[in-house]
Amino acid sequence: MTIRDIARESGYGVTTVSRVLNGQPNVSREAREKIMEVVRRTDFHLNSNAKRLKQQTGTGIAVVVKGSKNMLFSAILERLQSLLAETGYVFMINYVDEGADEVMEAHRICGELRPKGIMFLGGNHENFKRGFEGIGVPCVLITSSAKELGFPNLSSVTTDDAFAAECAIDHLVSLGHRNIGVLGGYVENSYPAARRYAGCVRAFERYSIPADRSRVVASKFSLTDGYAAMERLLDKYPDITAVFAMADVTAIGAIRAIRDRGLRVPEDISVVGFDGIELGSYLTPKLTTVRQDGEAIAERSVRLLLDAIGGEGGAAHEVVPFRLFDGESAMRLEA
Amino acid sequence: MTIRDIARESGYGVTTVSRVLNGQPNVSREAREKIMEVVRRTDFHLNSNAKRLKQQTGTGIAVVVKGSKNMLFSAILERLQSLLAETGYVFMINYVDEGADEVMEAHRICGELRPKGIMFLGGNHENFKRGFEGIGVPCVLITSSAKELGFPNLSSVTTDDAFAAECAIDHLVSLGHRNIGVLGGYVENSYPAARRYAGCVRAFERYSIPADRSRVVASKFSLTDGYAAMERLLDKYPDITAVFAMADVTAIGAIRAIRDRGLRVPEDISVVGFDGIELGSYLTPKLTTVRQDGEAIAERSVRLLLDAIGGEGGAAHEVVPFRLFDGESAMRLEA
DNA sequence: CAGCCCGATGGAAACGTTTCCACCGCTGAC
DNA sequence: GTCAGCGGTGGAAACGTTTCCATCGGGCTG
Repeated sequence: MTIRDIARESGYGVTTVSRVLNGQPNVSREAREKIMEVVRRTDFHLNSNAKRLKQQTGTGIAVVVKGSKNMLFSAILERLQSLLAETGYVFMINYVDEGADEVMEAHRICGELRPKGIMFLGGNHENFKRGFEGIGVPCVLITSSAKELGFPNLSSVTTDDAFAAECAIDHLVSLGHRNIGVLGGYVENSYPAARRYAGCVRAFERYSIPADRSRVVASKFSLTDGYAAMERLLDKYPDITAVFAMADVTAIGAIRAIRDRGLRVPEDISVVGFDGIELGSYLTPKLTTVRQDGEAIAERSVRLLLDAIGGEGGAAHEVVPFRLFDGESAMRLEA
Repeated sequence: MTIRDIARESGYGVTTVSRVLNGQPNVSREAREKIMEVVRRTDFHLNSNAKRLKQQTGTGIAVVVKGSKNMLFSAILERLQSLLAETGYVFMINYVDEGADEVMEAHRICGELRPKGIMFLGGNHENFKRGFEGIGVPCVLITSSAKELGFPNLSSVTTDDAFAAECAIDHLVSLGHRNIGVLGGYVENSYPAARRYAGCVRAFERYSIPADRSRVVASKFSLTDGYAAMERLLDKYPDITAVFAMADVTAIGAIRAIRDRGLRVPEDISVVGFDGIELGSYLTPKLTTVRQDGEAIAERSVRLLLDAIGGEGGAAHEVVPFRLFDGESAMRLEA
């Protein structure tokens, strides 16, 4: 079944059929109806491969995801998919391993799939810095700032990670804590981790708390790594009274570790997370956390990418709002 | 840049270039090297649209996901993606709303994207029953049994839901519980929910516990719905001492609801979940649950689909093993 | 030495669209 | 009465592959 069969069947030419199928003008009502009748009767679909070949386009958006253990990402991905589905794009997800180079992966994807655009969700900022040149399609960085990474003509969407982390520390300090551990990401690799770390340092300086680098334990954003990192922190600093974890999953892992040592949350150690996943408020105690707006992140990413694909406007960097969710996992330090 | 340019540049014909690029035999070492050199130098990639047009295939596998709140699905999806990536398939995820008809959606996807195969992860069994005819590509049902739904020539992968649920009830009864509530899925719609319900009934009968249908509260598999369902259950049956939730996320929602009423888990009410998500053992108390093997589910699904695409063997239904994980959320009933 | 097979190679058709261009009749303006 | 403009239409080229078939030496076998 091809467009030519439809043409023959309906008594029109292929051009007219093509026009009808693509909703283009300059077709008589009569032709339109006759052709549509045949199309419906035969359950005909345009061959998208032929269409794309001729139009020289892919029809998809590829998303390269690194760090999928982070539950916030699941929420963002789902929202991305539904937004893109509305616009008719095919949505292709590629998870890459922690060790892999997502930029090289993106190159490969471009060559093979010819997407119209690429989104990077998460990812290693060293890899980013090594460069995007050669990726022939528009890109949007999600959770990394393209501008600060040195790509002024790439779009990106982030939370104000530094400020948000600062607020988390503020919160703990305002509750009387001074011995605060930090479960971070890998500062050298992760843009959000680096920014959040910077925010912590700024806050600590503001309160004249010695910003002891060794109280910052690097960990991937996952349950198991949060657990392991918390154990290390407790080994080194048994005197800490509070912990800021740079991801909720890390916080959840940490809470388990704290309890497995026979300590209580928040009575012995207060915990503040980051992300604001739905799960947090189902836990006991409810997780105190900095809530990012996953919906907004997804929506703006899509808009920026579509703008870039459409050639509208230059690169833009958007910062979505956050807010501190005051749960029960952080409490006032008993004198 | 086309294959013809490469041919001219390297001094060979397009056929030979095509052969080299596709790793086919009957090419001299010399030709292969010369051509590859040009390809690398020019960073040439085959145009996948042209390739697919000619070969009359899509190159992707579409996954239609319904019920994404279920964290087990995230794990399965990720595993699916990495398995398929190894085989060179493009992986396209489509989340559909709870209310949507995933079979119609699959039809649409087929027409537009021409995938080589489709996987259904989750989904409404009434929609399935209405039929798959017309989907021109191989399908695999994940978490629903094609055989039992009346599609003997479709492949599928499930856990033995009925037996697994029976084990969950067994466990509660062995701990002395008799007043057991069930937080289920929608039995009319969900294959796993129906099977798990059947398992519960079987177990109740075995112990001569009146299988009171009203002690089964239907809920979607999500945190919020688990919470709401538990509230209803507690309203109707304040005397229950144990709950079996047909999904871990439901169980987590339920635990929150129980605690919000001032009751304790497991001292006042024991909870058994279903799925065995990683998170479960990070909770306090550790979630007692029936653990499905997400990895195995993904692996077998891929194998079955690839077999079907390759035309090897008929339809098969695979049942993956499960096991009861004895956590801390269910305890012996105090006399 | 004839006949064959085989490895290496290339020319050209085909895949199913989109789109450029040309055509045709008709209306309205000059 | 000519001519531009326009709505409606169709023919055919082009998109970049794959693959069928043909060609051409050369090394066997008998």
